[in-house]
Amino acid sequence: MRHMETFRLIDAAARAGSIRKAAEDCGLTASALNRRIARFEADFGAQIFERLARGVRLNPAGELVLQHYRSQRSDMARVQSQVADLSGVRRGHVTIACSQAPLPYFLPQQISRYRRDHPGVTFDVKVRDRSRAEAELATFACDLALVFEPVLMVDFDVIATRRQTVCAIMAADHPLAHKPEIRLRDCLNHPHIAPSAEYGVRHLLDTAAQTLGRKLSPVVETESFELIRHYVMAEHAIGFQIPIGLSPEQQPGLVFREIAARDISSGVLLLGQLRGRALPVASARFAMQLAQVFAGDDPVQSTQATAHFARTHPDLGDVGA
Amino acid sequence: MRHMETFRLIDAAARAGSIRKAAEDCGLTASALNRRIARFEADFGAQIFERLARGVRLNPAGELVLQHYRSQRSDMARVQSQVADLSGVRRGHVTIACSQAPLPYFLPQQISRYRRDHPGVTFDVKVRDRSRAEAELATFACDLALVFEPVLMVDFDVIATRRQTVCAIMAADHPLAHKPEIRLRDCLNHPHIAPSAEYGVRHLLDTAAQTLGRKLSPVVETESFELIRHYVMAEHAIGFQIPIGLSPEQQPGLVFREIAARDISSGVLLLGQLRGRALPVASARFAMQLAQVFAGDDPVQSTQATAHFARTHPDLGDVGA
DNA sequence: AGAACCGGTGCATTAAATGCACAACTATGG
DNA sequence: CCATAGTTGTGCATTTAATGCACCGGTTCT
Repeated sequence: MRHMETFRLIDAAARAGSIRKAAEDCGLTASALNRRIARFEADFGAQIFERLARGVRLNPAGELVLQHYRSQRSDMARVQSQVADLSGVRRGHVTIACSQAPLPYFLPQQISRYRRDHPGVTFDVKVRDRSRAEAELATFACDLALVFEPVLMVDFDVIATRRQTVCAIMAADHPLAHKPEIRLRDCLNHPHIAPSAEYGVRHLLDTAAQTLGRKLSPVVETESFELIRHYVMAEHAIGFQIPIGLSPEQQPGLVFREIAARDISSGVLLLGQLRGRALPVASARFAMQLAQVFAGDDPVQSTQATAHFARTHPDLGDVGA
Repeated sequence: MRHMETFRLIDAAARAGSIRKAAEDCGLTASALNRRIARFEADFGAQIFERLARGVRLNPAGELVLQHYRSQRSDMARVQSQVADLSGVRRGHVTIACSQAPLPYFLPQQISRYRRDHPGVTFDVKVRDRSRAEAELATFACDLALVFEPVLMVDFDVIATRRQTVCAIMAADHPLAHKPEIRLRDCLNHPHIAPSAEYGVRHLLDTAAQTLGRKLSPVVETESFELIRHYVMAEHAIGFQIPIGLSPEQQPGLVFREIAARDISSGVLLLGQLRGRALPVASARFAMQLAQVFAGDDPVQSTQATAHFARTHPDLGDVGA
C-alpha cells in the first residue's frame, strides 16, 4: 500500500535504531530517509525520534505513531480481505499464536478442516508462551491467540473458552492404567515427567500437589510436550498433559486418563484476540469455527461466542464454516 | 496529514458523485484526480468506484475503504491529541451530538466548567435527533452522543446513563403548580403543549396516556423545546420536558414538577460513543466529566463509567477533571 | 441531432523526492 | 588528548513522480 511508505520507513528506522541502517535495508540513501522523517515530524507537529549520538530511538510520541501505523496496516489488510471475500474469492491469511498443546492433533485437524472449505486461505502458526502470545496480539503481529491459563491482560478479548482437566498419560501396561480413578498422589508415587515451570499445566500440578502436602519430583523436566508423550513409553513413567494435546488414535500403547477432579482444579484454554480490533475475514471465520468446536453442544459457550462476533464483526453475518 | 491525501480526494469524489466536480473543489484537474483514483485502485487490487454515465459512485468495496479512511483519520487525530497531551499542552477539540434538552442549561454549564480547567480545548455541538446522532458516530463525524431514549444500535457503546422523569412545566400561578402530586390525567385535562413525535419525551407521554385510556391532544405541537418553555407562560398551558433541560434559576414565574412515577415510566439519557473507538484525549476526558456528573454519588454508575474507560482508554489514567 | 455532461489518455510541464558530497557533531579507543 | 569511525543534518544537481492541457469516445437530456 503506497500511502504507508513513510510509516514503513519509520518502522524500519525504529527497529534498526539508525537511519542509515534502515535506509540501506530499504534501498535508499540516509539523506532521503532522514528528510522523509523530518518532513513527517514537521507536519505531524512533534518529534517522534530522539536523536542520540549512536543513532535514533523512538520517543513516547513515536511509540504512539508506530502503534497507530500497525493498527492501520492491520485494518487495511482486513478491508482488503473483506473485499476479496465479497467478490467471492475467499482468500486470506490467518496468523495464530498458540501454546504447544494444540500443535500435534487439534490445530492440524482444525486447519485442514477449514482449508477444505477455503483452499485459498493460508496459515501461520507461531508457538508462543502465554505472555509472548499476548504481546504479539498487541503489536498486530498475529490475529488470534490460543493459550492455556493466560495471565489476563486488559487488551485481551476472550472469544471462546474450553475447560481442560489435566490428564495423566502412561503406557497401557502401567499399573495405574486401568484403575477406576486416577488420584494425583498415586501419580506422584510413580516416576513422573513434567513440563517446566512456565507452563500452565505445571502450575496447576504444583498448586494441586501443595494442597496435598506433597511436591512434584519429576525425573525429567522438559519444555517439550512431545518428549513427555514419548518418554512415558520408554520408562513407564507418568506424564501430564491437557486433553487438547491428546488423541485417542495416537501412539499405540499410550493411554491417558483425567486426574480425579477433587485432586486438581481444571484449567481453561482461551481463544482470544486484541480488544477492539476487527479481524480479517479469514481469521474471524476461523475463530468462529474454533469457537463452535469449543462450544460443542454447550449453549452457554455458543451464545458467548456469537455475542462476541456480533460485537466485533457486525458485518460478517452467520458462520459459514 | 500528508499521507491521506488520496483518501481525502476519494472521499471528496464520493461525496460529489463526480470526479470533475471533486477535482474542482480540491483545486486540481479532473485528469490528475482520475489518475490518483486509478492508481489507488490498481495497488488496492479492486475497483472502488462504479463508473456511471453521469459520474461515479462508490461500490461496496469503496464503502469499506472510505470507512477505513474515516476511522484512521480519527485515530490519527487521537494520536496527535495524545501527543499534545503528554507534552502538557492539553489542547484538543470535542465534537458532541446531542438532542435539544441539554442545550439551554446542562451543556453550557458542563462545557464552561471543562474549559475553565482546559482553555485550549474547543467544542463543536451538533443538534441531532437520536438516529442521526448515532449515524454521525458511525462515520466519525462526532466523538460523543448525548441522546434521550435512543434506538440502540450495535455500534453504540454506552459510557454513562441518567434516568429522567418527565416533568410538567407551567406558570407559577397555574392551578396544578402547588398540588402535592402531579398526575398525568390532570395535565391532560388542561391545555397542553407537547414536543412532536420524533422526540423521546413525546413517546413516553403517548404510551403513558394510552395505558390511562387517554390520548394527548396538544394545543401546540412543536419541535422547539424553547417554544414550549415560553408558551406555558403565555397561555398558562402545561408543557413537558425532562429535568436536564430545566433549571431552578430559569425564567422567573416558571415552575416544573415531576409527574407521578406511577403514571409514566421514566426515560434514560445516554452518553455514548462508537463501539471500539479510542477517543481523542479531550473527548475522553470530557466524557469522564459528564459520567461523573451523571453518576453523582451513585456508586453503581460510577464504577460502570470507570470500567468503560479502563476498557477503551487504558492509557489515560485517572480522571483529571 | 445537438448540447452538455461524464470518465479516460497522450504528451509536455512542473513539482517533489532522491542521491551525492560534505559539514557538524559525539562517543570510543588508543 | 587526539584520531577515528560512527552518527544526523544540509546544499545542490538529478531523477522520478505527479500534474495540467488538449482532446477522445461515450451517455444523457433537450
